[in-house]
Amino acid sequence: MGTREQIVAAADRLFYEHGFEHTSFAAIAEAVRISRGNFYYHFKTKDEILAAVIASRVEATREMLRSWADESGDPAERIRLFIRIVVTNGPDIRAFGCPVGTLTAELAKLRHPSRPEATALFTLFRDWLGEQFTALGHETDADAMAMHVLTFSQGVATLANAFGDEDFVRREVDRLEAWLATC
Amino acid sequence: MGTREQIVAAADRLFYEHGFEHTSFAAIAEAVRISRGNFYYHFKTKDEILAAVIASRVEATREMLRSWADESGDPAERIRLFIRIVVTNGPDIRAFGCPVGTLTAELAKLRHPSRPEATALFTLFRDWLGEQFTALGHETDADAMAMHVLTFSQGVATLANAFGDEDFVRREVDRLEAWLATC
DNA sequence: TCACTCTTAGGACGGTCGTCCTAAAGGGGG
DNA sequence: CCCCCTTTAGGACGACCGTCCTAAGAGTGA
Repeated sequence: MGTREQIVAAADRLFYEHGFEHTSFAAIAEAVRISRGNFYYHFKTKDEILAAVIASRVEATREMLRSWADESGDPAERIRLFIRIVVTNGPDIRAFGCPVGTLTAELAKLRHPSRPEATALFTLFRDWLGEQFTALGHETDADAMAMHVLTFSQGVATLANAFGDEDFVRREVDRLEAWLATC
Repeated sequence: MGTREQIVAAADRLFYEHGFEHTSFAAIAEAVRISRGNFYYHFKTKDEILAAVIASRVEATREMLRSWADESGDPAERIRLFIRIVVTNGPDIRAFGCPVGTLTAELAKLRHPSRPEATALFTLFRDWLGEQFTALGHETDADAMAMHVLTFSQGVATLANAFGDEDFVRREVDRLEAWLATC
């Protein structure tokens, strides 16, 4: 893996664990074990590396959604795969929240120019979920149902992070899967 | 209003709008129109003022919950008052998210010592909602239902902040009120 | 071997941060 | 009127931030 990719990977993780603003150039450089000068060779500004991190997350998300589509032909099962992320990534979510939700919230408060790109990560999930609901025959309110599932995942992530309660996550997942079954 | 109270009020608002870390001593002092030296007379450290802001929010929340209890004797109607905060405070929530959710998320990433106190704000709502569900006759799963309502509000706040969509909020509120009616 | 480009290292810069100090202004009681 | 305690102002401090510069090392093709 090239230096640039290592920087993006380290920044991605540090932005997630400590937040964008709280993560310094020095911290990223130290994580990759390169000098700040070398860092500057690859990225001129902090905003530049944020843009690279977001682009990397977009690509990773696209890849994940594609793999879910491969994993199952049943749209309801695909939606369930999304619903269960909060269980699959339980430890990270309890420790740091949802990577998408916390980043968009932070960038909103910073009035950061890259905010729309971060929000686009939400749109990726929103559109994909909408497609699955459409495939289930809910053409007219597919988007509303997609947003409902997103609402669930963001609420669960925020409270799982606040309370660190694994059982709560399990209960809410069961509840939403029951709701999905009635659709 | 004394200087100290003005400082807490200004810091409260700035922490909400720009985040705790992004808000500097200088910014708060400027908002209150006092010198940084005067600021230091009232609060020695940034953590001290954060503690004061959280304490102030706890008191304000207690007062709000008390006023809701006065406003209606019906537990279901009281819960509805909570559910509708996302509408009542719509503009602020779309611009800055939920004050409790975004603060706890930020303090978690900063590993800040005051994190438990911020989480206690959630507990305030959680316990109050639990009491209302208990009064409705759901003793055994009152807490789970309270957490479900909190999940809703956090999810709605996060996505309202991301997409700025007022209609989405309305739809989710209607959905949860319908759920509440079936309880 | 030599020249050239890509990559790396390490320090300098101006600015802002949280913190702290000192001195003066304000204001009520003797 | 003067003393004393509270409150205010304003600047100094060391540390760290993002940014930028310069020079040396690494690798490649002629």
